[in-house]
Amino acid sequence: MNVTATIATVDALDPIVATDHHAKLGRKRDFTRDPEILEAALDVLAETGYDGMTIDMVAKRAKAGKATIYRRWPSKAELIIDAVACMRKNNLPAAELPDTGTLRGDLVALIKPHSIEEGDRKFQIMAGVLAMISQAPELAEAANVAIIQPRAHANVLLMQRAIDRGEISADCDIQTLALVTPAMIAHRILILRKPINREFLLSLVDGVLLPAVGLARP
Amino acid sequence: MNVTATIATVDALDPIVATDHHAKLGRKRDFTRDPEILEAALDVLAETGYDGMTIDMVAKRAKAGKATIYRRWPSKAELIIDAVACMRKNNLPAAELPDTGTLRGDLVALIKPHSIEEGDRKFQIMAGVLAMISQAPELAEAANVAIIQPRAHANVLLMQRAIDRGEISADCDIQTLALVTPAMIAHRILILRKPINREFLLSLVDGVLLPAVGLARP
DNA sequence: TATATACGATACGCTGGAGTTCCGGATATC
DNA sequence: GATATCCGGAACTCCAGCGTATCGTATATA
Repeated sequence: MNVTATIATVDALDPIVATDHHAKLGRKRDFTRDPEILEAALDVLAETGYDGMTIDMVAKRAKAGKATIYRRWPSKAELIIDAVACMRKNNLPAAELPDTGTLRGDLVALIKPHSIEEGDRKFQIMAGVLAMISQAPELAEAANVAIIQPRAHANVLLMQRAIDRGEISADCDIQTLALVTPAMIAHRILILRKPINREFLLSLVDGVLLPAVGLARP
Repeated sequence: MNVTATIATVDALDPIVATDHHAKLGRKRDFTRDPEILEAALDVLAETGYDGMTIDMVAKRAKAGKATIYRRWPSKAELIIDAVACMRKNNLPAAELPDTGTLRGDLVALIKPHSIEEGDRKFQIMAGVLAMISQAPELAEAANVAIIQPRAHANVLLMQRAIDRGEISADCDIQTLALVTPAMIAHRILILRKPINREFLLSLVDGVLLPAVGLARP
């Protein structure tokens, strides 16, 4: 493993991530390569896991030289931390949530083929990241913010709207309930190694979430 | 990583785990060392994760020589697979479940300080194991059987009893609900990196499980 | 066209850990 | 007590992968 370098805080990585840590920067610099390299790193991470992943794989996938990568990130560990931290920027704005008029309609509307396979890749990345979380705890925070939080937050918003319109009781524990879906998905992918499909997600909605808020159970 | 050796199936490891794979076994052999080595392997795995774990650490912890370990297991990977597969034998018999007369009483009775810290170690082991799951899928099965299944099975039994005595409806999705607790615990330990405490487990019982089966929510 | 810089590609040194081998000592059988 | 075998300990080999250094090339400035 070897995580010796000082690791920047997650928030500090926000605006522009890769900075030439070798300091004496010349004049020009191809900033368009950064996202491509980070995306390649996430691909390799999702496919092979952290310890199976090598910098050469990332370089080859990004059609970049290994030196180019090390010119921007001081170590393999920081490259991955950066890559995970940057994922959250690709999340769709929370304003564009479905609004069907019923909680069940909203929750089911979240189940789209696109979001299923996208979510699958995200949790594969999560699996790769878990290996080094014990040595870089802030990576857990980054992964949580990038992968779990968006889903949980969407659930909170949908349930809060259901409360506001009087569809469900106001004393539901929506903070805990919002985590059920991500946690069950993570468990199914990481441990059970079963794929996520529409049937599974529907069983969560109709077998857990809706009953728990007092809907669809007489 | 390097998982090249052929990996035995989980079930084949059941009765006596470590067999001298170097075949030509002499006459005597200290079989009492096997469990100690496996236990040491689990300890190191829980503390440092898979890639941080070295065979020397395991040998030192078990006060054994590295050669002794390699005399019994052909590789680091198989040692870990064996160690995880053997965990399930330490599970208490399912017959000794609490029986308080109510579902809530039974579920709360499962929350004991002992089972909390024991569970904590188990999920730390799970975290260490996740790193190599992608390369040894049967390890996922072993970990699932040893760590998740016992908890899920206990929940199924308690809920089935509640159905039988007419406390809750028979059309509850108890198979899915039984997985909520282990999944949420795994998520909290592996990703959130927060400790498990009584308050958290109570919020699962009172905020998710009981409402979902139609109890304690008017 | 001349200069400067970053790029991709490649070769290299170095390190840590897997797995092997060897040895002295302990233990049990006869 | 002699023999045989396993044990703990340690030194050893081997290799994959990190990180560095070098080189030819592409591109942009002047």
